[in-house]
Amino acid sequence: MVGIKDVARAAGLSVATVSRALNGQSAVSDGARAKVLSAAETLGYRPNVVARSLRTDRTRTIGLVISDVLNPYFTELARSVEEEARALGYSVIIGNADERADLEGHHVRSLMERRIDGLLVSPADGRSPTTLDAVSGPTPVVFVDRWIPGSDAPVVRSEGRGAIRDLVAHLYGLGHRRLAVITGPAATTTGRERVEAFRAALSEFGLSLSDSHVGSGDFQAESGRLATEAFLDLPERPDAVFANDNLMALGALDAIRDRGLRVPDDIALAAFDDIPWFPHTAPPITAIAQPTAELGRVAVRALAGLIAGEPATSTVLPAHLVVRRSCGEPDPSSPTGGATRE
Amino acid sequence: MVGIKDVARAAGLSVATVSRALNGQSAVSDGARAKVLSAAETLGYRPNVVARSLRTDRTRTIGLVISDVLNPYFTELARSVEEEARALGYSVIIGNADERADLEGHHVRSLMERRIDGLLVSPADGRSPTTLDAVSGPTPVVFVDRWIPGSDAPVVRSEGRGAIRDLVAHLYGLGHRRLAVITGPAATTTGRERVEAFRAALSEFGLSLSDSHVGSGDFQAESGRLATEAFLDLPERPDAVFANDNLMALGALDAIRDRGLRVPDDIALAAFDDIPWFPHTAPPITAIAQPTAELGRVAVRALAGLIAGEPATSTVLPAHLVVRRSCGEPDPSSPTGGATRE
DNA sequence: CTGAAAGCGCTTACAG
DNA sequence: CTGAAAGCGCTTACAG
Repeated sequence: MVGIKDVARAAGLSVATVSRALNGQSAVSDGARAKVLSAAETLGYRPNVVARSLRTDRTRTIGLVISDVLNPYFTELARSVEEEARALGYSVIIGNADERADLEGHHVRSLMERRIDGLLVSPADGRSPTTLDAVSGPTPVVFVDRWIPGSDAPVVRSEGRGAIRDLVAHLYGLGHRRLAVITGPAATTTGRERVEAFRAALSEFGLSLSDSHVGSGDFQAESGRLATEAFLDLPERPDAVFANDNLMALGALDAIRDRGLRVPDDIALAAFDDIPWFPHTAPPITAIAQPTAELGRVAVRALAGLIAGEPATSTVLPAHLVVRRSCGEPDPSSPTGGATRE
Repeated sequence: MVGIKDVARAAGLSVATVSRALNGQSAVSDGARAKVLSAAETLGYRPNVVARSLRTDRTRTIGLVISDVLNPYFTELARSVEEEARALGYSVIIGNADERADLEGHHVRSLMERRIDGLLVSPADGRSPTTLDAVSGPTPVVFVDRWIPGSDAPVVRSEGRGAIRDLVAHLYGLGHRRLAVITGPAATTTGRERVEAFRAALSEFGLSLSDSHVGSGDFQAESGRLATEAFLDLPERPDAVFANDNLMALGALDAIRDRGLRVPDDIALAAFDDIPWFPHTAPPITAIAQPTAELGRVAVRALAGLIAGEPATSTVLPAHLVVRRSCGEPDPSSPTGGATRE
């Protein structure tokens, strides 16, 4: 591999001058700069960033630990994070926790050993000791989407309460009274909040949530399937189920189809998180959409600020209800009325 | 940050012994080892891998440059790559090219500067000079899914020819004669191969592919929508369209719905790449499935082998047709007959 | 088994 | 504006 010494030799200058010319910070004569640039070019010199990082104690890299890459929500988040980070001169390394606390710990630890400049994390488990250690350590940390209550890192997230209330009003207006929910893990903030907001909205409408109508999932598809099967086995099956993320809605769809049942005729379905496929499922799924890409951008900016020594800023962005046809909504039946089949 | 010197001081030993005890390679007395381990534990020592990498000239990291993170196919590939790499003691850094040659170049370059031990790449553009440079350089490279003909890195990919022939036979059997295709970029191997295989299969059945029935896409959703709109504007619209990836099928679905048309009644649709949502779209989509996770695992093993100095091995795994209902297949109509709506 | 020392490839005060 | 030198935190021959 060609190193800075080779460039210095070729340019007939010292490595110090080569370094300065290449980094463009300090003053270098035009002649020297030209010689360095051309030598670097012809030799195909690529700086060794590991050496640079060791020396400067900065890696210009941020870590992003997400709970599940297979979840389109996180995938979109990751994309916008990388985009914004790149614009700000940072690289991002993604760790996929796969909703497992141990894997989350593995990735956070590994990123810390890499001496990332800052960490963006959406904790798979609010009690992960490694993540807690990271938060209390010297490396700046910002929570995205999910966070750990009590820790003092800023959090950038979306507030679903209003949209969940809108959803309950919507279901109520459609005549549904026996509502059920498939939750995420109680160890996550989003897991807890979405049920709580649902329960609160229900009581506003004089409805209550019986224990048998609360299926506990883990934000992954299989758990949505299992919870839905349990609902369908109930003597009085629910009118409508609210899956607290898109993957569990997929699992619910699997379970309902396997029973030969139909949405919304036999059971209504709504989901938290909107994804590009929801307009095309049978039927199109009513969902709560988060401003996902914006969340990613804001989180990166907050982290970059922290790295630069600015004060921490938390942000809460609103989510909103997107009404489609999976809750028994009237058929638009317009001449160009979409992919409806009845 | 606590460094190896701090541990050495606390343990009353030299940094050399601490290093040896921690890495468990060379012989260290049990007493010394115990002292080191406990000192490291109480101090919360985490090795600085950037220093280690600079010294050992190995990062135990591989790069993975994929063409589009928003594509569930690549997302699944990335997941299996990370899993297998982790099992082998490697970390992986993902770069998302977003189907752009310039971004692909950016990520490949950035990964090289990070001195990754090896690179897995699915080129967004077969002519990217940076990627070509990487292949001819000293860092081991393995192509996954897409590759660059003529370069001598091993390739791990799936062979769709047989499945595409099966698909054409299937469409033919269903009575479709005017077949159309939405291709990926001609600059990618998969982009070219899938049309070519389709065209070859067509001629086997005495059919031909008119130019107006070839929509050129870029593997992203919007291009699928545009190509489909053009098909629908044709005086004689095609009976069936074969979208060469799942995202372009999504775009096709958007276009068809916006016209108030229905699949498969008005036009049949099939896709390359199968994803978990396809069983649930309206109607469920007939698709060609790749052994995606297996591809990822095999690619990582090939790369790890290369890094270890073993000879290069290429692998081709078969894809297969998954028949559902989007091509006008007869309704199963069984009592448990799925989410059918008619 | 253990330690002193060199060195990985850079950047950056410090002199000049 | 330029260069010689120190040093970032590790690992690893080399002696002992």
